[in-house]
Formats: sequence, structure tokens, C-alpha cells
Amino acid sequence: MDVVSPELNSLLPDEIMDTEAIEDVPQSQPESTTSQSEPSDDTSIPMETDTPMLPISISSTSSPILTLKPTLATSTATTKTTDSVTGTSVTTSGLQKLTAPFTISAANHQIILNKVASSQATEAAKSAGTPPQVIKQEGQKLLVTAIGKSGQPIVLQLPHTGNKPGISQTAADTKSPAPQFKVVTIGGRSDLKPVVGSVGNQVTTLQAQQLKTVQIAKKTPASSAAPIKFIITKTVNSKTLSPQTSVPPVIAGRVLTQSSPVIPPRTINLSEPHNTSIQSLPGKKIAISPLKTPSKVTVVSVASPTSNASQKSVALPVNVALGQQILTVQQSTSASPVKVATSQSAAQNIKPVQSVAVGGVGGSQFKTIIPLATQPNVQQIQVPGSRFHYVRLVTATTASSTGQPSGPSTSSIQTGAVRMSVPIVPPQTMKQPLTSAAQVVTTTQTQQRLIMPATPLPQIQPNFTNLPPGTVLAPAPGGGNVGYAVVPAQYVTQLQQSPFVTLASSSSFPASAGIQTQARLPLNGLSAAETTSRPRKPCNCTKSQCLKLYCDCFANGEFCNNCNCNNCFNNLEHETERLKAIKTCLDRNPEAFKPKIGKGKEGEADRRHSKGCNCKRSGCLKNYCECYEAKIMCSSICKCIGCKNFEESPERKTLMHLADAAEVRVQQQTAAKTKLSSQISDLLMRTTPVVSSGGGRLPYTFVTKEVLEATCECLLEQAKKAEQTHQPRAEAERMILEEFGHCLMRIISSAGKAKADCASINC
DNA sequence: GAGTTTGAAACT
DNA sequence: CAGTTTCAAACTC
Repeated sequence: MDVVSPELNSLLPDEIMDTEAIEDVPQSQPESTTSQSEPSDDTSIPMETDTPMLPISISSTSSPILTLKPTLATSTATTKTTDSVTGTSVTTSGLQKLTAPFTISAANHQIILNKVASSQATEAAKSAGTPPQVIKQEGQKLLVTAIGKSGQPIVLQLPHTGNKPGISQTAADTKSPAPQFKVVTIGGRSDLKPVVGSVGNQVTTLQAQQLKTVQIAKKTPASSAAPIKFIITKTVNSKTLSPQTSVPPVIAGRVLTQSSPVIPPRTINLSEPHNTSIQSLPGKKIAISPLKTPSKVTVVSVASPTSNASQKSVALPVNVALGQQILTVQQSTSASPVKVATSQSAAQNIKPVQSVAVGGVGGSQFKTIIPLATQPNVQQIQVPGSRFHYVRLVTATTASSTGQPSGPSTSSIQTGAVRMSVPIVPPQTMKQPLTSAAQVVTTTQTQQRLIMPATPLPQIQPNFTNLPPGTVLAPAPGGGNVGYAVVPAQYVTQLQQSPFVTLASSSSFPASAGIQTQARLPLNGLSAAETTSRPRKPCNCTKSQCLKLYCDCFANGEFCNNCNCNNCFNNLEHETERLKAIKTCLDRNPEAFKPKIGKGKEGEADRRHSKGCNCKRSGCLKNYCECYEAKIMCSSICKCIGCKNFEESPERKTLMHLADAAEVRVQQQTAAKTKLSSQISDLLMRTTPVVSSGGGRLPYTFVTKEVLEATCECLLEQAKKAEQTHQPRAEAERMILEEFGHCLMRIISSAGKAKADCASINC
């Protein structure tokens, strides 16, 4: 029988709604997760959250987990928790293991997972008045975690049904090669942990606040012949969530849960599945002066014909953490179509959304227009040459969707205010041809869709190439309170401060591990982390409120983050003012937010300043000059006086040589420091006593806590003895010191003996 | 770190 | 469009 018993349904949280079926081919790689927020919070604007979100690589649940296993016919009281570090399994009383039915009737905000092959489950679900949701699980493992209103996370564990049904996952499972594993997390604190890869560094952890997330991680191996359909939806959002966040680690498809009764953590992690390292982006040139490390890394998008401009390297956050309510959909391989549907308690029709990759460079530079649920068949457009993601804002009233198994896939989240959907499409996604308009996930692989609340703002002409992040574009026709917002890749990073709802269907992205790992790859002498995610130089604005182009942060379409500015408005808390400022700047100069360094005319240098400089005193050989700062020569369009920033300029050559020499010195010093540090560390390591081998331990290492306590007791005893015998103070001190000497002698003696014993054993 | 210089941005 | 002012970064001491 595939139908979940009523008891199970009763255990499921109300927040969990049925969702559209997701059909996918199982893969061995882990997938993303989806989170949702409670309807009660719909009225709130999550983006205003001050609490930073921390990337989390581990999914955690503080409350008991309900585990469903297809092979088991009955629920058991045992719960298995796995330690992320050790990989060991621990049974706790807080968990319940339920079995087999993949069909969980989700009436009443409950989740329904049906095994496709099981017709009984479907019928049962129909009989229950709830459309059955089908999940094919052959060849893969599916974990579903959910947290209900009660705060109890529910984990649905759908292990491989093939040959070893009913076998609970163990530590060995994590080590099993090519695990076809799917993790679905619904509600509460959910972290998507890629099944493949090491624990910890793969996924960004977000400190989600006031947010419950539902994560749907889906892995669709191309080799897998059995597509999977599952419907999961409705996130549970509550501002009442306890600030405490427990993170149950998940290793290699394992979901760790904690039995602590803590209310579902507010933290939600959203990691962008694709590697967006600049290195991986062919067709991009990164102009970095070999002489010195530029504070600004210039990236020239070659692939995008429309944008020749170079930009500061935008650390396209591989890990995307968006503000308050973010819906993320990660699509897996194009070969495996997936249907993802999210629904909320207030069932509404899901609007089909189609994402279309127009082209572009991918990575950090692309623009994406994401239609939201209010408008069916809207296409997502990626404009090359931009690091901005265009986000469509959707008012709360329009956003809900009902889980319709057969309907088009759509992700929507009810938010109190405005919804923003920010799709982040990996480079590889652009290469994927659209296969189905009805299935968004299918068309765009490895896609993350972020939904962020935003404030309705004055409409701005959708100049996709010029709009800075946060810009609200004209509302889509029929979209009602729908608009577009431009969100830069880094926007995501800054939005980590807000809770979000994530719905991600996994994709072929090389696991989150690939992201972070790749981020550390060296690039032109700089690690990818430095080039892509290195924190931008903080601004020091005092009077502009960081809402004018004086502010580099603002000018680059970034939020101020860790800056030294005063009265800063360049943040989410002042989104309205910020957007107005953006509009003002655009009114003044439609290209205000375009990169200043672009490609020159034919026959000229590849890169040149779009406007040219106007230097008068610096000779264009100081960083006052924007050309010099960008490491480019002044061009014919420059209006500089006394320019020395040209190819044959001896002053320039001299400067460059000096700078080069200085750079070499810096590098040498750095290397020397590194080497010295390494040597010191090595020395310390060698001198540090080794606990495991008593032979190498120094005597002081034997002064353990126990020894110390014993010594103190001895001294106290000696003091008492002196007191009882009414010894004079001097004598008492002598006795105590004498006892202390005895203790020391015993310790040293023990140490020497231990060393001798070890020597006799080992040597 | 404080003060000065500089040139882009903003303003008139 | 030109001139002036404002601003923050770059630079100097």
C-alpha cells in the first residue's frame, strides 16, 4: 500500500501543501532545497531583515524528524540521526520512521508523495479527496524533510527501493559511490546538502531569519532511467521562529536531525548550484594588472556582443542567499524534465513560467528577467553582459499557486508585500535549448529562482543594460502589481540578511562543493575567491548617503556591505530611497550604471574608458585618473591635460616598472611571511606534545585537569592539616609548598615513566 | 590619522 | 553645454 496512513498524515505539518509533481531523472548528485514561509508572515516584508543570513552547508532541524521509508510498512519509534562529521547514525526517540508508501496524502497542507508505480496510492489519495502526487524513486534515494507549524521537522526518507528495500541509511550509505540521492526539505530550517562532496564547504549557510524554508533538492542523473515526480510545497514562515538555529548536518545524502525541541530554525540556506567562477567562463577576459593587484578586477565580457564593457568582477555568489522570501528553483539536466509546483494554503492557479536564455556570458554577468506566477508563459530573458539579474516583483495577492500535478510548473510564494523572483542561471544553462515551455525547471537547468519582496516603486523603463540592481521595471502586462527589479549577483550576498524561501529543484550543477571549491581556484595570481568573492573595497561616504555615484558601491550597483559610510541608504532598509536615487541617476545619465571601461573602436585598444578622463594635474598617471586606475591607456576621447598615460610615455613606463618592482617585493614578502608562518607552524607542531604517543609528550602535558585537581586537593589537604595542627602561617606555607613539590615530582616521574614505557613499546 | 589633492559627479 | 560646487578617493605627510 502506498498510501500513508492517517496517522502519518496527522503528523505532517499543516504548512505542507501538496505541490506539483516534479518529474526528474534521478542523479547521484545532491540537489537544492526549497523553503517557504508561513502565510502569516505574508504581510511582512522580509527584505527589511537586519539579521544576516549565514550560508549553511548543513541542513539542520532541531526538532524530531519523521522519517518515511517506502519499504517499511509501519511507523517505528526509532529515529536515526546522523552526525555530519562522523557519519555515524544515532537513533533517537524523537524521530519516527515511517514506511513505505511513497504516497503521502497531503490533504490539508500536507505533502503527498506517491510512488508512481503504485496505483493504490493514487486511488487512496483520490479517495481522500486529495490529488495524489507521484514520485518515482527508482534508482535513487529521496529524503524529504519538513517542518510543520509545530516546529517539528519531518523527514521523508525514500531510499532506493530496488534491491534493498527498507534498508535505512547508514553511515556506509554516505560513502557509497554514486549515490542516487535526493533530498527534499520542506519547511523549517532546511539546508541543502549536496550528496556528493565533502561536508561543509559545499553549501553556503545562511542565517535565515524569520523564515522557514522549504528546500527541494533534486538530483537527476542523466543515466537514470526512472524519472521522479514529486510535489512539495508550501513553506512555513514564521517570525516567531526561535532565533536558535540548529543545523543538522547532512552527509552524502544523509539528513541529520536533532531531536531538540527547538522551534524550526530561521536559517535557510540557499546555494547556487552552478559554478560561476570566472575561470570557468570562457570568453571573459579578466584584465588584471600583472604589476599589482588591482582593487578592482575588471572583467570584460567577450561573449556578450551587447556589452563590451568591462566590469569589476562580480563575485557572482555561487551561494545565493536572498532576502526574505526567495524562491529558488534549480533545474537539473535538460534530459530530465522536472515539474515543480509549489502551493500554499490558499490554493491558487499556478502560472507557467518559462525561462529563456537569451545568451550572454553567464557567470556573474548576465541579466535575467523572471516572470512570476501572475503571468503565465512569461519568458525569462537573460541579457548578456550584465551582472544584474532582473527581478520581477509580484504582490502578495497574486502569488499563490496550487499544487496541480499536471499543470505547468511554477514557483510562487505568498509574501505579505511584494515578491521578487531572481533567477540565477548558470552559464551552462544558457546553452540548454528550451524543451518545454510548460516546465520551467525543465527548460532552464540548474536554475535558481529567488523570490524577494520588494517595494513597489516608480516604474523605470526597462533598459536592461543600464538598470542597476534594485531597479524596478515596468510591470508586466496583466501582472497587476508586478514589476521588475534588477538585482546584481552580489545583491544576493547582501540579501543574506533576510530570510527567504527557497524552492530548488536540483540540477546538474557540480554540487555546491564545486562552487566553493572553484572559488578558491587561482586566477591571474588571485584566487577565485579573491577575484569573485573578495569583498569590495568599503566606501567611506559621509554625505551622499551612498545614493550617488560618488559612492563606488552604489555606482557599481552594489549594496554597501561592511563599509565605513555614514548614514548609508544603500541597503535594503532604504530600498525606496535607493531606487529613487537609481532612477535619478538614470534620468541624468541612462548609462550611469554601465561599466566605464568598455571595448574601444576597431583598431583601438581592446579596453578604453567609455567617456574618457578629464585629468588636469595628475598627468593621468595616478589613480585619480580613471583610465590609469583601470590600467588602460588614455584614448582619443579623453580630455585630459598633460596626459602621460600613453603607450610610449617614458613616465608611464617608469611608473609601471616601479609598480612592477613593488609588486614583486610585495609578493616576495608575502611568500616569505607565508614560509615563515609555515615554518613556525611546523615547529609548533613538532614541539606540541602528541597525545596519542606518550613517548613524545612533554612533562607538562601530563598536567591534565584531573592531575591538576588532584594536586589542588593535596594542597588543600595539606593546608587543612596545617590548620588543624595550629601550625603558624609560615609553617603552613612551607607544608603546602612541600606538598606541591611532591606533586610536581610525582608528575615528572609519571611523565618519565610513561615516556620510558612508550619507548620500550615503540622502540 | 589628519590634511591635501584630485577629478568625477552633481548642481546651477 | 559650460562653469561651479560637492563629494569621496587617492595621496602626502
